[in-house]
Amino acid sequence: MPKLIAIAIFDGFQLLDAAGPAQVFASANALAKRDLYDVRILAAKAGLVGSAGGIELNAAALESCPPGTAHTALVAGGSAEAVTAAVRDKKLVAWLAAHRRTARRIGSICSGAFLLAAAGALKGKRATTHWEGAKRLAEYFPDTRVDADAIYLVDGKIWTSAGVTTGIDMALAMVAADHGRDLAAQTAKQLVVYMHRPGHQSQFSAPLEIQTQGGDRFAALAAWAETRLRKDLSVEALAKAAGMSPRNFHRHLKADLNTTPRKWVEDLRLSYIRAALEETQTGLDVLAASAGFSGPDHLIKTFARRMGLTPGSYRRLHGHRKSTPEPLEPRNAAQ
DNA sequence: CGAGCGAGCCGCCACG
DNA sequence: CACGTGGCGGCTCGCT
Repeated sequence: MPKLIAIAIFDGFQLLDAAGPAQVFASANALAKRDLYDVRILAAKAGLVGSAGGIELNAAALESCPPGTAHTALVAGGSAEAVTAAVRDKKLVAWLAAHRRTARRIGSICSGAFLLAAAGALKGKRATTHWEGAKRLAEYFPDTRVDADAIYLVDGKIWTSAGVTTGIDMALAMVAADHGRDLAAQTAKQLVVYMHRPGHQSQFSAPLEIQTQGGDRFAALAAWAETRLRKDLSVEALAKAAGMSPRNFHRHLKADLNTTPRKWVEDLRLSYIRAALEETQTGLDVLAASAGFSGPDHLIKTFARRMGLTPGSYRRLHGHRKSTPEPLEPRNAAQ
């Protein structure tokens, strides 16, 4: 029986607040190969709801998900004006208040915290929100302990997250709580893979199968290359090691793995870096040197170009740090 | 941030 | 003639 995840939106909501967590749960389903979650987008009125960026989502009515049905109820954030308007929406606030009692978890992304507060869910609780609104949240709701530094916070069944992308992190923590860290980690990896894949047409043509299927042919070479990441891995060197001409090496790599020598090596280097960022606290200068980057700046630039975030941010989001006994343990953005 | 430059990429063709 | 291979050269990309 899949857990029902209800995500409430309203006019002018932040698209990624809803789409990010929704994608996390969908990816978890795909990876687990069964329906762990049933994700629904809801609004006061059924139909198209415009986001702050203009893109519309097709929402079902809140009534289609009455109290008692949702395992987890989430509410997105939006611009100050949009949230202010949403706070006045009795139906939405009442829906949140009702689910606060019946759902196993209730949470907000970004400025959605104001809606949870309006529904009385944050009374006496610790909570976080987007840094721009943290001060106001604390003023409007003095009985809420606002922690502006947290990426996301869990207090009992109340989950709050800070910025847009931290909704993803929070959703991953929910997956971890429900189905273990492994699935959450796989899901995170999966999403990062999507993120770092550039917008070329190749991503539409089942690249994953091609990668795994043709992988054997270059697996030995990859293993060899991984032992000498800091050394010369030019096309010429690789071709020589593979016993092919540079031109032909390029051709076969392209045919089998749908990549180019340069990119392939970059992938090897970056996956080493990623693992090191997840597992260790090693400094970037050391990592850069051991993975064949000319220096930390080179590493940072390359990493950011391919992954869409800096090594530091990546470490903060995916690092397995010492004190994470519970997946619910909040992690601080600072430090 | 921008210019200069070298490595990489890949269409094309020649060869076996 | 089909097919795999290797090399040339112009263009692009990303590092410095």
